[in-house]
Amino acid sequence: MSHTLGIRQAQKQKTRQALLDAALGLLEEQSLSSLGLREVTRAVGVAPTAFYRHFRSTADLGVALVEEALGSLHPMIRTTVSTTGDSEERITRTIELIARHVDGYPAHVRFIARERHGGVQPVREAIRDQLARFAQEVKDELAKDPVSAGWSEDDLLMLAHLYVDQMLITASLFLEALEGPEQEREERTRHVAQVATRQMRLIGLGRLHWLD
Amino acid sequence: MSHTLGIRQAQKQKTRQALLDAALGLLEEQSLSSLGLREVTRAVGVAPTAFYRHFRSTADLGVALVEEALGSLHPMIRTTVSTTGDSEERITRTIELIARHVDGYPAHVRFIARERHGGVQPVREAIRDQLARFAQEVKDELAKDPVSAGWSEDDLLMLAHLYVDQMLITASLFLEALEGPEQEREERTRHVAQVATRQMRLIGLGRLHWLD
DNA sequence: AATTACAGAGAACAGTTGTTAACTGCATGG
DNA sequence: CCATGCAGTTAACAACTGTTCTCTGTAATT
Repeated sequence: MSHTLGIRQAQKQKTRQALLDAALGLLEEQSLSSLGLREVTRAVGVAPTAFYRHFRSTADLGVALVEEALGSLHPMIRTTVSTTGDSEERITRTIELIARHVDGYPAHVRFIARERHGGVQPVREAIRDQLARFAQEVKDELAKDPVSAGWSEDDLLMLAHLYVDQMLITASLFLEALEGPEQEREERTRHVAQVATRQMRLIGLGRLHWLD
Repeated sequence: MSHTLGIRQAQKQKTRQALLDAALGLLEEQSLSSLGLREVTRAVGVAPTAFYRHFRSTADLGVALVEEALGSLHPMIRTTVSTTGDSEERITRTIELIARHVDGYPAHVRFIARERHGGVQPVREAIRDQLARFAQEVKDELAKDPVSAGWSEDDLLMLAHLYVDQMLITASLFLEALEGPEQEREERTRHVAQVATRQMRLIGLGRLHWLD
């Protein structure tokens, strides 16, 4: 499947990844629209002009970051929302997955939450497209559930979007809890999980009675 | 109630407002963290140093913008979520109010959506505080509704947050529709309204069956 | 073994930035 | 009416920005 890269290409990808990592780090305290190309290269320890060998601009780098942050998430979503187990079990599993993901990739989560409505159009569009894909996938999983019998395609999609937005909000709240003072962290995390669980439960109830 | 300002104070407030307006305009195409103070003063036609007579920094200006964008919105929220009319009527009224508000103050809405998770901490906090106030107020209105009989305070607040977040997402979607090409605008607006209405309806259904 | 392709370095450019200091003019309060 | 306060100006600063052109070393190709 994968072709072994030459020394040349391998080194190039290494610097490219270093640029992405450095940018992600710098973006913890600012938005993409204020991220300077020199700032990034300085953090990596490479000449400013080297940047152009990998990206046309910081906006271009931002789009690559969207791919890195969301591109590999699709299978995870699919399997999590999948229809095994009862609804309460599915909710617990989903919330836990979100918490774990935020824990593992806080900078990626922050980046997406920040730039979803951020000041750089191409990045906003890239995020919007990925989220729309997520919604589609969630819709497909929902459709398999017997509870969805009799639902129109439109209604399935509107519910899927509700779920996706809810998951993003929850992720952002987990992140805030994570960034706060250490001693409050555990309690705040528990609180976020509890609230999010009940919100999902309420949405699930609405779903059950949709066709009344 | 209001004291007539002297010529001096009046002129000062005028330039201050001009700075806020100019900033809001410039923020349509970038984030606050990349907004330069010189950029703002240049747009107003005033010396860069004049900026310091009104704000300590652009972050400070951002906090003032939060106040301007959300501060005056509380009475509106209260009356809209108030318990007159049946639930379907209330939903229609709310969605229409959001659409009208986005139409009247698109730049404010964009600013809030953008900076809620933006790169400037004090601004994020100011927005978070205002939204928490909104949630409290929505909770108070929900508590008056007979449907809320038997609900715990915590559950009322979690529902209120769900509503507030939903309203913000809807506002942001209306804004996107508004920014798109003129010919698609009407249809996209209608579509956003339709989806948002059904999501609110579904949440309302979940609310009705919460105590089952 | 000779040639090419190309990732990265280096230097220089014109513009921009936030912040400081010392100033000017005028509305205000005594 | 005069002295003070203060919104806004002017000038200058060191530091920073994105982008260009030229160059170098070396991996890859022939």
